[in-house]
Amino acid sequence: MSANTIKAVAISGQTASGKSSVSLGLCKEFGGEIISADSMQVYRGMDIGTAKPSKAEQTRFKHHLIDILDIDEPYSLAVFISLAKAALGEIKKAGKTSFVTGGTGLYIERLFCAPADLVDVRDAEIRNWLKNRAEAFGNSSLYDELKKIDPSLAATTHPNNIRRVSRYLELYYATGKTRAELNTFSQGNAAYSPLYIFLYSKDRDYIYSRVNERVEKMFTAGLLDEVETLMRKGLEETPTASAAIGYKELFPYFKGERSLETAKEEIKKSTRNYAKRQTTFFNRFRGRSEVNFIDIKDKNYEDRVFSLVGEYLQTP
RNA sequence: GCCUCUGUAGCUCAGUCGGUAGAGCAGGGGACUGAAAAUCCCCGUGUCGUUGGUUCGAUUCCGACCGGAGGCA
Repeated sequence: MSANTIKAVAISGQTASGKSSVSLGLCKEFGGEIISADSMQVYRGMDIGTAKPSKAEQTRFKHHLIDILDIDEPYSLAVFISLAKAALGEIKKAGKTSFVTGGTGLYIERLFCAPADLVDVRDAEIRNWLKNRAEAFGNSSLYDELKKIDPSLAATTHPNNIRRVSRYLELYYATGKTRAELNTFSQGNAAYSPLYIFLYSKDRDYIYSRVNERVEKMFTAGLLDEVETLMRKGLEETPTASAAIGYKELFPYFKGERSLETAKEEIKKSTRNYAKRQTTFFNRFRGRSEVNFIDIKDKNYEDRVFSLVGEYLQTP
């Protein structure tokens, strides 16, 4: 760790594990700002369903990467990384600590080992062309193509995972390079020395009941109005925002194809499934010394987080 | 009261022309280095409502009974 290394604390974990409130507490205690690592809180107007921090909370501590896009704009890992890095630099300049908070595991994982020159590659036309071809000739036609272009990438990608296969082809046709040639991610990045905190619970029932409760609260807080308003603005047709849990399940309801009760259950279900996927994803971090898994059912787990962060920030 | 339909995995349902059964969803596990709140992969024994009968053998055929839905009165 050199002297000009940037310290940052990443707070992630299962959905509804209390990441936000812990981060707020850390900001207060250690003088920090929050960088949101969340693929949906970036959108203006998507407040209740994304469990966005309140306006008051956002005023108390500066939040970066929240409310920065309109729903029709795309968002992606590459965009997140470039914006988050800028924020990291700013916060350091202000003499404060960055708390990178959010449930989007990929963003958290990649942020601190991404190359400086990562550019957002996306081409709607190529994407569409690939989509039509997959529909006309089947998944395997695209997969066979990937095998020719980048055999080793194809070997680690399932043929049915058409989303990935076509994304890799999109990268290739848009830039003329394979992902391996574009990819300069490294295992670490000398510019950063992050501390990771993952909030979770071994007790699946416990986290599921927290999820269910939170969804109920969202409805009480006016989720229906929020979604209806956004649907009028074309939410359903948006490239990224339309995939948000808590919103997409309500589309059929507003079109009269599903009862409210069913749609609500769908939201709970999607959120539970999401929490499960997050758990699996974060497990890959186990064993790394800079990574701490904190079970939120443990007594005084918050104290544990605070002392971990305190020690980390004191170490030169 | 009579008639018809129905009772199969936690849920919704297939199916067995009689040889003890299978999908979707849920649930569990996993992958994921460029769309990730996305996408994908793997995992299915359950008194086939109960009880008699026919049969070498019944969840499957027949009867009765008990649930559920509808129709006729």
